Amino acid sequence: MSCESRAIDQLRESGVRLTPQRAMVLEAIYHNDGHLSVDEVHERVQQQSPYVDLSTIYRTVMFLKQQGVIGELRLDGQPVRYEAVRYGKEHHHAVCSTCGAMIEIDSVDMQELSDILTQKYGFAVNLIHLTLTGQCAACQAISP
Amino acid sequence: MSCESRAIDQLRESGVRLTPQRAMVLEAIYHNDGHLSVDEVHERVQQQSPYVDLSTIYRTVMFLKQQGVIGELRLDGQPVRYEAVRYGKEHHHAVCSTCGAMIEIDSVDMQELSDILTQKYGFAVNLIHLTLTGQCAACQAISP
DNA sequence: TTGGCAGTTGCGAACTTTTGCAACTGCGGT
DNA sequence: ACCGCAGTTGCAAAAGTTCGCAACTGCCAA
Repeated sequence: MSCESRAIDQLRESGVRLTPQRAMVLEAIYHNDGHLSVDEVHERVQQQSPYVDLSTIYRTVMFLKQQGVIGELRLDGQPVRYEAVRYGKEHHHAVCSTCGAMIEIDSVDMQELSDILTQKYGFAVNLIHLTLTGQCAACQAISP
Repeated sequence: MSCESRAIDQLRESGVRLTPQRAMVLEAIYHNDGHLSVDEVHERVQQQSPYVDLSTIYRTVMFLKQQGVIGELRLDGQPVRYEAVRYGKEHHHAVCSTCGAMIEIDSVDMQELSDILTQKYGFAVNLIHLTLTGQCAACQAISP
């Protein structure tokens, strides 16, 4: 079984269509530890199937993001990147605006926030993936 | 005194250059209660000064966002919008993915999250503006 | 008050992302 | 196993965003 099979099951259960293009995009992102840009996903998919169009990749990553099986990373001055949302390893990102370091924030640390929003606003937040900016410990020490 | 004067003071204190273009973009966004797209900002600025280029608007909103005096709203299927970050009225947004309703979340509700990140990761989050998605109370009642 | 220059601007061109549309296809119902 | 069609795809063209560069200008220092 491949590492994206849980995501595929999740899509099937949602009753959405599972096309080869979607499976290939999912595979490209899940079989990669880092974060892939749209172009990089396109390259990888084309190695398997050369006629998949870039616009399909755009539509597909948007779709997979909305389905909650991939997360989007949007950092100033960098192309948008996508990464797998792996069951049991859900996390968010904190990026240092000084040195660019990226810290992974465990999902459980967001639980408090989620509770507050439910209690105070009745809002059920969808905390699939979030990117925060700020300053890491090292950079605070240098220039507080 | 105009309502963006505090933001202007903040920029001056940061030691960045305060050009007429920047002042006009700031004015357009601060003299508006809603959220303006880049094009709308451009239109308003051009009414004052017709030769300001769209690319300048793009560069300026990015700059003002990084300075923390305006916030960015990025909703799927809509153009990116910008709004004033008013002193004492800082807030974040929660958007319902079902009905599109937008709730303003008070900044103090994020304090807990900020504390956790500082304690656990030593990371000083910059909570200028955040957009969360999820489901509002009404839509949860209809389709839980 | 003025001079110098690092940072900003307008313009054009490149690049990225979205969209309209006709052809195609996954998948539920028969 | 096959059918029908809502949803998806590839393509091409449009729209949105960024970039390179020469000219310009806030703002600091003298």
